[in-house]
Formats: sequence, structure tokens, C-alpha cells
Amino acid sequence: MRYRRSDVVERAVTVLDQHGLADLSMRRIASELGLQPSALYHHFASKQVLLAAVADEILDRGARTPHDQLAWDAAVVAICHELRDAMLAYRDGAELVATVHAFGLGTRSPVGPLVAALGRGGFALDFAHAAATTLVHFVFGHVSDEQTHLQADSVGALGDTEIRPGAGSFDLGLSLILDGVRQQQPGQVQDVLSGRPSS
Amino acid sequence: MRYRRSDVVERAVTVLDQHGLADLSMRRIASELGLQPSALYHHFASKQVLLAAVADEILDRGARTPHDQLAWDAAVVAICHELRDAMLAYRDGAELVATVHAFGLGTRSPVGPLVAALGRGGFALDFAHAAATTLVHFVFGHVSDEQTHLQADSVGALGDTEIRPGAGSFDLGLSLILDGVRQQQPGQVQDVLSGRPSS
DNA sequence: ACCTGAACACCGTTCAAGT
DNA sequence: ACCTGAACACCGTTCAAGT
Repeated sequence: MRYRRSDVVERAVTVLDQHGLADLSMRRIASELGLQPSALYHHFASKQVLLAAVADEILDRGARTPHDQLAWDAAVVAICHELRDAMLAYRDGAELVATVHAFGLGTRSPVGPLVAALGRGGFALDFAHAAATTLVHFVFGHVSDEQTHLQADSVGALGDTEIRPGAGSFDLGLSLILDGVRQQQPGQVQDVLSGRPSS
Repeated sequence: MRYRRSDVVERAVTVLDQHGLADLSMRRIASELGLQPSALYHHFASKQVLLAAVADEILDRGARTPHDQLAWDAAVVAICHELRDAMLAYRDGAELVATVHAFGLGTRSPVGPLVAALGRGGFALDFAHAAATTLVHFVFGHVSDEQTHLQADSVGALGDTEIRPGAGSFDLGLSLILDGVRQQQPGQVQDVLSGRPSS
């Protein structure tokens, strides 16, 4: 059989979702396609490049409408939720996307959209960048934890007392950071109890 | 030669610092000690367990005095800085510690001390736990980024326009989260401009 | 353009056996 | 208690050659 680059990515996504990141090897993908491992190097320069394409595909599939119409803070919440949902949709999605992001590969970084949203909030670029990466680190870390616990549960080892991370603690952490960001909003004093401007 | 478990950990830390996490293999550690790879399995049940011991060792070496005397927010800042410094002290330290933490291995989790500090701030346990993990995700993510950029720079590929993460953006992100936490302080209204209680 | 076949230089882990 | 030696079942990557 003769495949296109996108066919390989598609199959890699399936292997990832069904067998996890540890089993996502070049040899495994090749054998599932009925190819020799070396054939993959016609489509991708290295495994890292293939993984970056897989991460981009996962984020693409979770992409929704643009966030330009929303208020800056609603846009930030929407982007973070979209990112979380996209990564949760595939086994080890968060670990894969975070790894690709850490290596500076992949073209779908959520930092750009977040900086844009924060820019509409009137924040300086330096501050917007620091806030955006803080948010991204939180989302990656939290969703990785969620998926690790999902995995542990599905294997059967459920500790009763343990605090499980989920949508609740995600929103809590997210609003924590957002509250911190709002406090730096230039030229404004905040109403602490509602989180909305009071002047 | 005949080694103790701690000798193996010590050598592993050296290999990590000199050659990086990618080259920290069981075979590499064994050969540096003049042992067969199988000999390591007398001391550690698996590579994961060895890595957990290495992470613990790195955090142990960075351990300072306890933070019980400090105000809760000063303690949080101290714990996060200590964690950052400990991981920055060894090549790929952040990636290793974060990986071990994600797998639930290692005995030196910074979440405990952070929850304790936040408890002294009067926060509910659930909230304290969410805040602590948010802080830990931020620290792991930020320091991983710092070390990735350090590595890229030392290789020689320095992009000029790029925003480099460092101590400045670390403190910025940290105070961002801390500001958000302060806003949830029970039974208090905050002075937004100073970050200190006003009532 | 896309793939095969064979090779190279590695992995983590197990296990019987040695001292 | 600590280690050897050999094996098993894998890796990512390269490269000449095929269609």
C-alpha cells in the first residue's frame, strides 16, 4: 500500500488512543500500516517531527470557532477549556502535546491566542506573555494529572482517600490565575468579591 | 566492585547532569560503574524506581530549612523558589522531577509543604490542594521551559527576538497565582493594590 | 514519490548461576 | 548481599536498492 503523510498521522492518532504514548513507536505505526519502519522516514524526518504532527492533529480536531468576539477574560477561559477538551479526547493527549510544546515543535501553540486575548484586555506584551505561559503550564499540568488518574482508575487501582483532579479543580485553578491577572489590569481597581471592575 | 543503592543513585545524578535525561539509561549507568546492566536490578525494581530515587536525591540536595516560621505567603514563595533552584541545579532536573511526580512516584512532593503553608493561611483543604497543585504545575512547567532554552542556547542556536523565561517571569507568574489565592482568603477583603489585607 | 531489506547501535528486563 | 553472562523482545535511524 501507498500512503500519504496525513494517513500516517491518522493511524498514529489511533495507535496513541488505543495503546498509549509508550507504545507509539515508529515500528508499531509502520506495522499497523503494513509498512517497513524505514518507510515512515519518507514522510517524516524523525519521530519527533511525526509526534509534532500528531499533536497538531489532536489540537486541530478540538478547534472551535475563534474567540475574537468574547471579552478578553471569557476568551481566555474558552481557549483553556478548548485546549483541555482537545487533549482529554485522546489517551495521553496532554503528555504528548506538552512534550511537543516543550521541544518548541508543533504549530498550534495556544500561547499565541492567549496573548492575543490578553492584549485585548490592555495588558503589556511582556505581562501578557508571562500570563499566557502560566496559564498553559497550568492546563498542561492539570490535564496530565487528570489523564494519569484516569489511567490508574481504569487499571483498577482506585485509592479512596485520594483527591482526584477534574473539571472542578480545573476551573478553580483557572479562576485563581485569572483573578491574579485581573488584579494587574492597568488603570483599574477591582471589586474583589465579584472579580469585576468597580470603577 | 560492590556498590550500595546510594552509590548507584549518586552515579545516576552525575550521568544525568553531564549527558542529559535522554542518555540516562540503565545500561549507561551500569557501564559507568563497571557493572552488568542486570546488576542494577538488585538495587531497583525498575528504571522508574531508580529515576524516582534520583529525583528525590536532587530535591534533597536542594532542601533548606523548614518554612514554619514564615507567613503563609512567604512560605509559599520560599518553597517554590527552593523547588526551582533544586531542579535548575542539574541538567534536565525539571523534566525528571516532573515526570517522576506525574507517575506518583518519589517521596519528596512539594504539594505537602505547600498545602501546609496554605493551611496556615486559613484556606479550606480542598482549596489549598487546588492552589498547591496549580503552583506546582506552574513551577514544573516554567523551569522545564527555562532548561529547554538553556539547552538550546548552549547548543548555539540563539534566536534574538524570542522571549526567554527566567527569574523575572518566574516571579511574575508566581505572584500572579499568589494574588489569585489571596483574593480567596476566607473572611477578608483585600487591598488590591498592595496585596495585603485591608480589614 | 513511495517503499523494501538489511543493517547499526542501541534499549529495559529476566533469570539461572556464581561468590 | 551483590554480581555475571546470556538471552528476549524490543527501539530509532540510515542507506542502497527497487517500482
